[in-house]
Amino acid sequence: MARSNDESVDAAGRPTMKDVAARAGVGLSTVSRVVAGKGGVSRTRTRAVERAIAELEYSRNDFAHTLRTGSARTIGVVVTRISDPFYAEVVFAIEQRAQERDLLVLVASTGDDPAEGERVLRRMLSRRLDGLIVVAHEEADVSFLAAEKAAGTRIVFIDRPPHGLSADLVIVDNERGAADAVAHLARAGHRSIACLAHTAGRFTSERRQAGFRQGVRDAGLPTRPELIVAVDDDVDVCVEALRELASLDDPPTALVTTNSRTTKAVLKALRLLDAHPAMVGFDDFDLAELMTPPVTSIAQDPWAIGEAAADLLLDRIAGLVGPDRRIVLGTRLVERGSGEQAPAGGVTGL
Amino acid sequence: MARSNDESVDAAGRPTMKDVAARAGVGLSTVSRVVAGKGGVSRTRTRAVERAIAELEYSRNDFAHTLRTGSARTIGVVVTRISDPFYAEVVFAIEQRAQERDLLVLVASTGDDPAEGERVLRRMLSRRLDGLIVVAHEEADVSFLAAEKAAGTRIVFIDRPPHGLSADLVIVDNERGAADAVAHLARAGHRSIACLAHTAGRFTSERRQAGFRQGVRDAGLPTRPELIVAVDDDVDVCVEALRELASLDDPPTALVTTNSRTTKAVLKALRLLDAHPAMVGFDDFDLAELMTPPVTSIAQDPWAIGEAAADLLLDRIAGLVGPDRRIVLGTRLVERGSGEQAPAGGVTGL
DNA sequence: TTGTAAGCGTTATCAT
DNA sequence: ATGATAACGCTTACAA
Repeated sequence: MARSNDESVDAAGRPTMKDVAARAGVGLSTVSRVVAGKGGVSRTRTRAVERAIAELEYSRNDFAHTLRTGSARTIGVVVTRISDPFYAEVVFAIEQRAQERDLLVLVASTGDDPAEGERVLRRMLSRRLDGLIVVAHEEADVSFLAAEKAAGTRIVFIDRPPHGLSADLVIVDNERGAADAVAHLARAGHRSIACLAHTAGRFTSERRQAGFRQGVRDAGLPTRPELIVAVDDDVDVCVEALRELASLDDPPTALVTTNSRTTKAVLKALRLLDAHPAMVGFDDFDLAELMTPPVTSIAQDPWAIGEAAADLLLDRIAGLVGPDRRIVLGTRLVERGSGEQAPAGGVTGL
Repeated sequence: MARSNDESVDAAGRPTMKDVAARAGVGLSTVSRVVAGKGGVSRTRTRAVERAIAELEYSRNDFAHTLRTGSARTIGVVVTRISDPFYAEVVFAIEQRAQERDLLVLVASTGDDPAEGERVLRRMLSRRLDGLIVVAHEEADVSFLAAEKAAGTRIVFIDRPPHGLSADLVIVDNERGAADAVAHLARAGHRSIACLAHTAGRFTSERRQAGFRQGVRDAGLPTRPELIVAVDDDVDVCVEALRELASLDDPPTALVTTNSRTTKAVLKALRLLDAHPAMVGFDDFDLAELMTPPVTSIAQDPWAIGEAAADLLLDRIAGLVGPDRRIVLGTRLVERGSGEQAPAGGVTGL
């Protein structure tokens, strides 16, 4: 396998402003002015420079530009997993917004390890980005970002508030959404409703559980702690949890799940158990309408979240000052069938 | 809304190596050596520098570093839509691979407009990235990248070959995959099989159609052009197409779809028509197993694609020379039920 | 082992 | 309107 360390392949190197200046027979600063489009250059010379640029296929070296101006024209986005459809959509929204302003987006996934998260964040920071949009691990203390914030890096958090730092934040109304789910099921006649809560993100999970409890109270139903159970997105775990729920006195006839990964796992578990309780899932997902029955859900709008975060960040970059902001977006109940089923047997259908 | 252009907020500025050197009472290059971890610095001074770095919360300015060394330690990824689950997974794989080598990833979506695609690409190029992984529009002529390639930017294309440029490429065996789908349905007894082909990506669509035709021949079935119909991911269009297929003499009893977006649209259309033909979809998707019946598919592995592209790019960056490579990944038949149904009525079930 | 100084390609400040 | 020239923060000979 032929390898080479010799630079000859790009020995010619890319043309610089100096090359363009030489070719156009003008001074360096004239080229700079033309490239920056700042005007103040005669038509003749402008044309000469433009020709030289075209002939040499010159394009500005952004690093030198950034080093000089201090603005990287880049924002960073840190999420747990870019392949999660929810975050993929958030990133897409951010990226589109950024491109409108001629900014580029650096993305990084941290996985579930807070330590790795900090490493990723630091790596981004040394890039001197104009701003950062971050989904922080809740176990992670991000107080080390305070210095960066003070030094001028604008940071917006999404999905959950950071620990050890006060900053701009965009989240959804988790309590309200979960309470809506319960209310909806109660309206369909359910009196015994269980909550299957995810474990991956503590903040959202707890808020949604709180909303669930509030919803139960609002519906005038008894508070029954045994009806709230933590599951992760493992199908077997869900099967087990469902079995236990079914074995209760007055077993639930309806379920609320707290995020789409959990919803999907529960759906698979229900199929295994051949059970068909009513259910409402927090966080909508692709193909929910093709489930049997179609899944009713509390939709968050990832695009709107990304957009709000990007707008806030862009405003900050543009110079908006003022206290930290907390933007809370609403959720929307999408009725499709699974939440409108009347109470039947128990949760396992047995 | 208070805005300010005054720089005082970050007037203090970030500490530079000079600041660290001053604080540690050493020379500039000593700091540089410590930061680079190159050794050749006495333990005492190393410690002094490290202390100063900690106290000042210094972090290296990557732009200056890049300007000097020429390596951005960044690769760019250009896809049509980062929110497409397939590309999101590809990007995730690339990003993970990159992070292992301490590289960061710049992503950009081009949307469906080739002109925008070129603008995005140029924006990336001026960043002097170490390399680029690109899903190019097929309508787009990317010959302008040739100069960049010559200048040293390594470029790997994925999913489809570029027009107007020869370069490294990672694709899947589209023909074989589609042929496998047909073979599988033929084994289940189907003699009349239709192909619903996507229109969004010409290359993949045509290759998969070719594979479909080959599969039909291999199965000893008659070639019937009317059984191949182009649809996009609009449900109404799919409904119409299915109706037409149903009205044929000897209507199809099984379907092959050429990508997951089409598969999903067809699934929705079939639900509307209450039809249940056998089907195999090219490109697996989340929740395929929860469809009714579970959808059999020809799985491509987006992670493997991203990994292969990243590895190839990284090898090139590391100095691998040699002719352009074309990596063709296999596909895998995932049997779930929809492809194993025996022939029943026509495609609409009527 | 350590420091000095010369650039990397740009932009900005000055004279001209 | 134009062109020298000095930074920007870093790496890397080259000296010491």
